Amino acid sequence: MLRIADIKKDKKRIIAGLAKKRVENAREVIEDLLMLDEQRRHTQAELDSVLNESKTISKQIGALMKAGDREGAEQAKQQTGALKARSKSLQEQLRNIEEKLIRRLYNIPNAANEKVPEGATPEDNVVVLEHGAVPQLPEGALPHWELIEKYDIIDFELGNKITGAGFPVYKGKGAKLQRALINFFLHEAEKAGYLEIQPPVIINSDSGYGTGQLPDKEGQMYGIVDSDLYLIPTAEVPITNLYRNVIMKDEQLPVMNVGYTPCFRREAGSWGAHVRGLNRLHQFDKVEIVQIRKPEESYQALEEMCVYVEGLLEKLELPFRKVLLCGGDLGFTSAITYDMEVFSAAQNKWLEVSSISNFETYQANRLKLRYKTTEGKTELLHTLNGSALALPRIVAAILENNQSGEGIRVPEVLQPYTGFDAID
RNA sequence: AGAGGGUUGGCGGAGUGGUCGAACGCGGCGGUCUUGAAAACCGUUGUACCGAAAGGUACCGGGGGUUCGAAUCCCUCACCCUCUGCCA
Repeated sequence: MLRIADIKKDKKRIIAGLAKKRVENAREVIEDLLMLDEQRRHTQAELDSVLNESKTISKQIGALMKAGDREGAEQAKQQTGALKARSKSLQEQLRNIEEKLIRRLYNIPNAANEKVPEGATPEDNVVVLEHGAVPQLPEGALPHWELIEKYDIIDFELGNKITGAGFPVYKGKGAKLQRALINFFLHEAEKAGYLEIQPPVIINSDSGYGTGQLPDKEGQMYGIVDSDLYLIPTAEVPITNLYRNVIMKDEQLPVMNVGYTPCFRREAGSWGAHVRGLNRLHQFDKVEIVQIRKPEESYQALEEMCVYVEGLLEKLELPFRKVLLCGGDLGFTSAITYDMEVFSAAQNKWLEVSSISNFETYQANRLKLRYKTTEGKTELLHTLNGSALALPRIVAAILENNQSGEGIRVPEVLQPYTGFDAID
């Protein structure tokens, strides 16, 4: 979340960043917050002085008792009654104010970075890079949901029986293709210097608050009955939270982690007729890269992460484009996000397969993730993450783009991982 | 799952109601000494909030309570260890 100190120091920029993100009445929201903080400080100061007074008397009572002056001690006790009542009520007030303050802070999104373009909807996103030729498909080319039936590699009906819509069952070469992609992505990340992490796929609410899924996206996560736990919507949550409440040493930075996990999303409200096949699922696999950087390095790191993901797509021979999200399309916690989209030829559609974001200090502030500067000051770090990559849409694009009368060609880089060169 | 024992500063470890934010040791930092280093000695060494500063307040696993006063007593939750049981 945003820091009051930063808001005070940089009010104009933050209001502009929130407005860009389409926060209504950004100025009022911020002014309100500052007023509330002012109240907090007043109450705190008053409380402190009352506590100080009563502590002083307590110490005197201690001294009197020691000296054997019981009467004096009893007398001094009389004085504390009023102070006690006063401090109780101030404490109550302070708690109320702080609760209000934190609730508001939790519900204010990150401010958009200066580089983020204005705009309200995905139509306002800016395509910054296109790569690869759109493939020419043969006559009678099929969308992936028909291909998977034809070659019997993914079964949605079976998934319906076991769980419900959006939980596909992968079979035979379909399952192997999944496993191959996961291994390929992990292997590439390792070569690029990322440390592999296998985190829990169930998180507690502290973790959810740490990275910002809570309270904002409570309805998008699957909760575990009779507990304070949730299924992860992305590996970002458990991996970034590894560093919650940590003051990093210089030699531990930068952090570069990669993790494969299944991801679980309710996708409430985003289901529709246009969402077919693998385009949107409740459970899917994803390899995620996470970086933790010093503030001055984070934008360089963001670029490097983009280049890394572009490399993966190139190796998979998929035509893609890189999109800079406009303010209105940015995620709650993100300061800036690039989406990578692959072209899915039979659907004639761009599919988002990666989202690469810099959260600046927004998550770090919630996480209390800090480092010591060379001057010995404790400062917040920047967190970043990106999908590298999300599997289902990659599978969709591979199936659609590589189809021919004889079957589906497996991209060359994947063949060592699949052990076969075609699905037929 | 049952019984018992624990959780104190970067680490180890005292402290069982009154100047305790916390002895002592280790580690870290600064200095003296040294050609340099080690050793020895001296000093310093948690985090957050308020304050221009002086200083104040909070924090001894989390939350609540008793008390003029809680690291210390009570309740509750979490986690760890040991033994018993069960299990991939």
